[in-house]
Amino acid sequence: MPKQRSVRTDERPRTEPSKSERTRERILDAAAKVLNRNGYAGTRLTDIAELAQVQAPALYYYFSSREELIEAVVTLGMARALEHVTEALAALPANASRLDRICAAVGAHLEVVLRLSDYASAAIRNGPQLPTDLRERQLVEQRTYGDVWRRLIDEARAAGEIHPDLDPRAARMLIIGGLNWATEWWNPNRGSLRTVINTAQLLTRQGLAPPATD
Amino acid sequence: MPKQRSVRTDERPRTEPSKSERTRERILDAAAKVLNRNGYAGTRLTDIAELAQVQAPALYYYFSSREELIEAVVTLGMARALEHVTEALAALPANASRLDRICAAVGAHLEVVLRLSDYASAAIRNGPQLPTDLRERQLVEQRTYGDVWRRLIDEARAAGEIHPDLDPRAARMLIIGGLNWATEWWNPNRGSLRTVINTAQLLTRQGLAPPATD
DNA sequence: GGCGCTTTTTAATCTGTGTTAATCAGCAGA
DNA sequence: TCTGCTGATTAACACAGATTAAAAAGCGCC
Repeated sequence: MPKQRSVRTDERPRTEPSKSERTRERILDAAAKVLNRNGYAGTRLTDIAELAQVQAPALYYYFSSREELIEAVVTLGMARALEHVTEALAALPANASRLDRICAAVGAHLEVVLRLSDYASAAIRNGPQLPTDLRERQLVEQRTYGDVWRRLIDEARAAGEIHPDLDPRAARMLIIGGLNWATEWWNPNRGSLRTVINTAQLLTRQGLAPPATD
Repeated sequence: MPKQRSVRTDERPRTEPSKSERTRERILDAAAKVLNRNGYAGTRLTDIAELAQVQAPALYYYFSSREELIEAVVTLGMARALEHVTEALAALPANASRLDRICAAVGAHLEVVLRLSDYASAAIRNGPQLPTDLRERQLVEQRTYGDVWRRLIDEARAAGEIHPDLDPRAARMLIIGGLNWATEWWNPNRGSLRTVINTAQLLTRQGLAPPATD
């Protein structure tokens, strides 16, 4: 089937993935891991192949070039992050405050970056290192994701739930940056994900809050 | 003089830097810039050379290998960050609160990362991508730097100036991470450094603060 | 039990880049 | 002017890693 497009037919996965599809996934998973650890330029086909337990040229059966493989990882990563955060927001009760919504996004972002997907962190962290053409396409997706956050902040601000002295853009990027950076230091053995999420949410909630109106 | 060691003689810079020293600096500056933009594996000698306006083999007059050059950048970077933050803390009035001290560190970190030195951001951001031997030496310096922050947080916590529900390590890393990430998005044309620093400081101060004792 | 399709491998090629060797330009001092 | 040092250059080498070519291995199917 491959060699050109993995045509996303609309069927649910009623049939479990074929062997070929599983290999393809193994390769993507491996690529995401390597990309995460070594950065764009440091991502070697041979490393990916080894992790995926195939020979390097086998990658070319599924992807037409190194760059296409990496792009697939990045695209999937951005999509997963967006999806997970969106779902978390949708799951919120209707009466959640604006700050509640932001905290939910904080938690979801950390989850996807730390636990759910190497793809997401690979995509987010390597953005600036990508070659320009790839970078541009990634930026489009990143902006879509950023828009979700922008809106969260804007609405909260409009509702008076955010300290007026905070620059919205700077605050947003500082928060997201802190979350992104977590992949650098978080180690499941040294502290639970819950701890990190709780701390991040408290930090965010208090950090953004307006002065007590008294 | 070079070819082995740039023996740090103890003299103050009473004599302005020789031509050789200036070339060496140009090379280091270029390396820091490239390292910043392209990551460890993406840092090519040819790019550095071009930026520094020399031919690639000229680098070998000053450094014995690519790795040694990069290590020099990383080491300098960590040192500068530590130095700048330490100075900022030392300049604080004696009656500054613990939170004041933390905010000063936040400001100083942002300054060094965003304005003062490509070295610092190169060093901090590329840590995880470095080859293991280099990485280990960098980690030592990074821990020294981290200790400064750890102590700031611990003391503040002991003084009751930090919310007890926050995990100290997570909070520290989230904050520092947010600052580090700023190099990815901050653009001097789009907003002043002051704005970013103010926002970061307010975010931090409020984020860490304990619940109103009432 | 050989035929044609998919999937994967082995062997070979090509390119980019770190590094070395050999050489050159400038310049200070004798 | 010759000599020797410093700071660089050009040419050449070596090797790693992406890509391609050709062949092999599975494997369903008649």
